[in-house]
Amino acid sequence: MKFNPGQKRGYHHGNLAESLLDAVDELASQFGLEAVTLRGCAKLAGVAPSSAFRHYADKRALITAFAARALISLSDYMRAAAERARLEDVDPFRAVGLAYIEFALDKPAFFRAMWYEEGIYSNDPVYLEATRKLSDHLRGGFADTLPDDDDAALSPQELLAWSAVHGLASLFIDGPVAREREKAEKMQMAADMLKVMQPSLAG
Amino acid sequence: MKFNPGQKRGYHHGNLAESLLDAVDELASQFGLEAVTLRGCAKLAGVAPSSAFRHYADKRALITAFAARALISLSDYMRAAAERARLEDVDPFRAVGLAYIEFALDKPAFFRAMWYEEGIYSNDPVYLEATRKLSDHLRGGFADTLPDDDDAALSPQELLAWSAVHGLASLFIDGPVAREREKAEKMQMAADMLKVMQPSLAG
DNA sequence: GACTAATGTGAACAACGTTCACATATAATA
DNA sequence: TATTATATGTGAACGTTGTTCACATTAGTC
Repeated sequence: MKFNPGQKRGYHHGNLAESLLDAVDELASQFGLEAVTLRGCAKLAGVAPSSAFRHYADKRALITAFAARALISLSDYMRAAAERARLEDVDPFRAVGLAYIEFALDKPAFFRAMWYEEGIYSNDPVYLEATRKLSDHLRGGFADTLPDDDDAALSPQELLAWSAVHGLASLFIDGPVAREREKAEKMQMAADMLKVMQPSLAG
Repeated sequence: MKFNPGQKRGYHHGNLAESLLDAVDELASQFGLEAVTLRGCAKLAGVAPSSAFRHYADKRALITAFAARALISLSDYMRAAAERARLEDVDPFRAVGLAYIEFALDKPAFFRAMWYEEGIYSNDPVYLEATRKLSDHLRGGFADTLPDDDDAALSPQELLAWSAVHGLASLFIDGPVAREREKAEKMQMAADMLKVMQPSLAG
């Protein structure tokens, strides 16, 4: 019941914007992103459909906010993996790459929402900021403070790393690769791919 | 006017199944995949909305057929690129990889439909066969006759190659990478990435 | 030319996103 | 506190969508 946190039973909900995001989370996780409906979210939050428009311009804006939230969630997941790797003194790049892929396998609806170009406002500043944060985490620094010349061109090596990891995640959840395999096998395939990629990242 | 090829003005259309696919093509190219509507396709084909259901079980089946068509189109495009490369005696892998990415840039709606897991019947035999064909073309053989043990596991090198190319294509059209860049610049980035990947594919 | 199967139609239905005049609660001001 | 302004939630409506179904029209077959 995180859809009405304060148990506000009165006329006003108190935290509807957040609760609607929680509802998107719930419906997308259970039934897929395509099954997310404004009316369904409103019902989950215990509110009339029209209420949603007080907080989001339209459905697309709601999905955009959800996508931004998902991006930040992935960033956090990757940062945690990187820290763990540094403590255990293992390759942090490998850890971050595997985290990226594991996130997609565990929360496919989140991953799809992040890159749902046709269904979100991909120029929304909050969404854009979230993609920048994610991109920074991928560039090997894993720090929150990086040069602010935003579109700092990615090196070919960085581009290869991101593309390979992103591509494998996509092929796993939306493509024909390893369809019937267990998650553990997929993660093994990912690890093998990362190992093979190593020579290309050295230069 | 390829939506009513034989100019059949009578009660029966004559080639509605194909014409509906042409209509999806047209609408998706012009307005995006999300804007494709059964009613819109029917109107383009000059037919009542309900007529579509004589040829496709539902909208999802229509989109699935379109996705299969797009897959075959990409396969053909890649095969042509490979043949051209062999004639000119340049690296065929590079040519195929670039073709994959160029196709995505030129026909993003087609590319999205191919991997639109939530919006198609990804177990449809026709669709599956099209993915198998595409996968074969990527495995370096570029031949139509390969061992038929379908799910022949991809080697880590093959997986890396497909993932990198697929990932970059996805990041270009649905991600925050090189958003404002011209197509030529993107293709240059792709070429650089492929070159950097070379050492990993040698083994 | 009669019968059957295939194909197209029109009217209906429920669900969806969205709007808008209105109701109610909270905050600010006096 | 009483009044007012603002923020937030409601209910009924609208147009559009996917889908169904009884019916109309055509094509193919003996």
